[in-house]
Amino acid sequence: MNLKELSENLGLSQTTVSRALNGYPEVNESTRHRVQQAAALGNYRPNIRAMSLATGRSMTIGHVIPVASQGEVVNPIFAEFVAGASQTYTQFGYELQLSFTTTQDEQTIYRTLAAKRAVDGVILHSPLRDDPRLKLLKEIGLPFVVHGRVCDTSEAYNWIDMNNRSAFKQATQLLIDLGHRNIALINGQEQLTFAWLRRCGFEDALCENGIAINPELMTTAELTEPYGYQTSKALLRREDPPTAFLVSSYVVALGVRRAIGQAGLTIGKDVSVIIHDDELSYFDNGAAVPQFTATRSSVRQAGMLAAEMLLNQIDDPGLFPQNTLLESTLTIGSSTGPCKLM
Amino acid sequence: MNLKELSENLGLSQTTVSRALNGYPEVNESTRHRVQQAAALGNYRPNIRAMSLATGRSMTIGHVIPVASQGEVVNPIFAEFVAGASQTYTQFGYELQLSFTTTQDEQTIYRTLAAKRAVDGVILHSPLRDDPRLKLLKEIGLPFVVHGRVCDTSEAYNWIDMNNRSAFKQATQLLIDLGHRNIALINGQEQLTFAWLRRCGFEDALCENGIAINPELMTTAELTEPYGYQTSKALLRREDPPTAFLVSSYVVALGVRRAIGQAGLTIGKDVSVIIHDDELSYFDNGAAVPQFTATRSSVRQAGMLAAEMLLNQIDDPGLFPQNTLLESTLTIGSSTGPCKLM
DNA sequence: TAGAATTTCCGAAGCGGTTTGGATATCACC
DNA sequence: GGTGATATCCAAACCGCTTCGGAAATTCTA
Repeated sequence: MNLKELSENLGLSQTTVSRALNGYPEVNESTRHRVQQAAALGNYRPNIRAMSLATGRSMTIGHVIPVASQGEVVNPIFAEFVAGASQTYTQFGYELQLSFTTTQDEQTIYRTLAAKRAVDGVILHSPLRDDPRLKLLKEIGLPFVVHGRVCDTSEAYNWIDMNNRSAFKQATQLLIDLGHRNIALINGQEQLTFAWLRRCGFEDALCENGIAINPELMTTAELTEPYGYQTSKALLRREDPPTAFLVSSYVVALGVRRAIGQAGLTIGKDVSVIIHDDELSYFDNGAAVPQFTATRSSVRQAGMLAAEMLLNQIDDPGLFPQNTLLESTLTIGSSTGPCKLM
Repeated sequence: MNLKELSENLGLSQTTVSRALNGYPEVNESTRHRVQQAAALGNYRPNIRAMSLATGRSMTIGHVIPVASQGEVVNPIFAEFVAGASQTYTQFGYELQLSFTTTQDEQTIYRTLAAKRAVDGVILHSPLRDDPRLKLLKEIGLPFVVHGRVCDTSEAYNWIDMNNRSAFKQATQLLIDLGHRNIALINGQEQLTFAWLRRCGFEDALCENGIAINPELMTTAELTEPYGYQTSKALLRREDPPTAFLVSSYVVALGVRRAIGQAGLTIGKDVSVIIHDDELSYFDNGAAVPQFTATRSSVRQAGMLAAEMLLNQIDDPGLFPQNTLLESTLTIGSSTGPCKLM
């Protein structure tokens, strides 16, 4: 059932039917009603390709997920973020197009997306401290919102981010207050802004408390369970092992927990652990007493807000770039306690 | 840069330029070359909306991810499956459209997708034992491939699945061979086919070995960490606690491991655990000696194969429905050992 | 070398919507 | 009853591409 058939059935012109369905005023209310009924009856939906060709808007948003190489780790927070964004899109009649790309293809994929008019805007994931995509997207004039931030730029752009720096500073301060001095930071890859800012927050707290920064207690890698396991296992074998771990994600912390258990130590008593919790739905750290003390921030909500921001920008291209900085909450769980060495 | 401009620049008709770029034979090789050069220079990409309007094919595949309700658990295997499928799509010039939907909306979302010509086909996720979507999709004539299977039907349809039944039978048999008799099954929701088949396999092995089926040792729920924790904690408090756990996913097993640790028991010695491992990239159970003994099957690869199957079906609608049954491999890790009670 | 066959290109008609610029009918008002 | 305003509808152009049905130019055949 297309517009032509529908209008012929009704004995009306395509113009009138289109206008009736799209809520234009220049159509009699009774005919509008008649049209709506017929459309519902015939299960008529405008062909979205034809519609977007005519209007020039594709009504879809692109999410480009970077992977180091094909077959590489897919960051679990993407799914959650995308689920949040999708909620907003459906609410406003937008579709979500997903593509995975290796970092070397990224230059072309955005150009292609723009040139073939596939999307009205994109969400930028996993920004680097000095991310070339920023300039690229500005150049090709495709609206975008960054999930996270880029450090080395003075230009204005849309972003939404969690306050990684203050979150990790706060978490570190808690550990220091508990008497810990030998604190390990199990971080993500520090060319990624979020990991870099977390490290800054970590060092901020150490400095303010006059504690020397020990690079040997700071590690960076992709956020996997085995990474957490191996790295904390190695750290616990040191002659002066850390008494506390600050861990960048729940998944990594699972590895840390495994290593601590295997070393015959108890979390929250012998060793303290604080994690950052993105509130992934299948992990739920939020029992009455959470297993992990954590800085928490819902990545799903970030997805919703990022999507809203992008749709606003698309509706009003003259809008000055917007920023949102989400504060995390520090919730005390059973994985932290006073330092035993004190 | 659109086709009209490009053809005017070249002094050729739109027809010829289009044909040159799309590899049609009725164009001189030298002009084809000239056209290709100009297209590359001007970064010309055909407007995908116009193209699909003209050809009638949208060149995009829909993935509809069911969630119990908005804000509910997003199954982590979706991301991995979709990453695999995406690889195939990009290879063949297709795009991937993602939508999340609550189960009550599903009837309408597929109809809408078909009516508005948004996608050329869909992948069906998380099939139920008696899934109404099967009939619906056949009725509206949208090509589809099921990731998993539907039980209660005699109709032919495209599916790709892991052999859940034999995997869990094999795993159970291993536990029985190790002397275990009190085996718990920590399963997914059994209206989902995969969970149902796993239970069947579990019971198959018990029956063949003359072991009574004890419903109190079988649990079903959404596959989250807290579920694994709470349910295994409760089971371990029984007067005759299970000596082995068969667990439906890595994430759930993490909860089981936590409960076992808290009970002062050691995995692989006091209690055995076998999991099903979907080979999610960020969990990597595949060290020299894996932490968990596991039935393994790459869900990413399943995604790639499902996508191929669907594209074949779209290219040749007369094709008889195809099926692929992937066998899992049982790899021994350090989480299993002989039953202590023997 | 005429006529047929083959190359190589083009004009124009879709694809299914939206939207511009009227046309007609209805109504109010003097 | 004539005039202007308003309500309601329509024909046709357009979005950017593909593709059908020739037409012109070239090469091949007898």
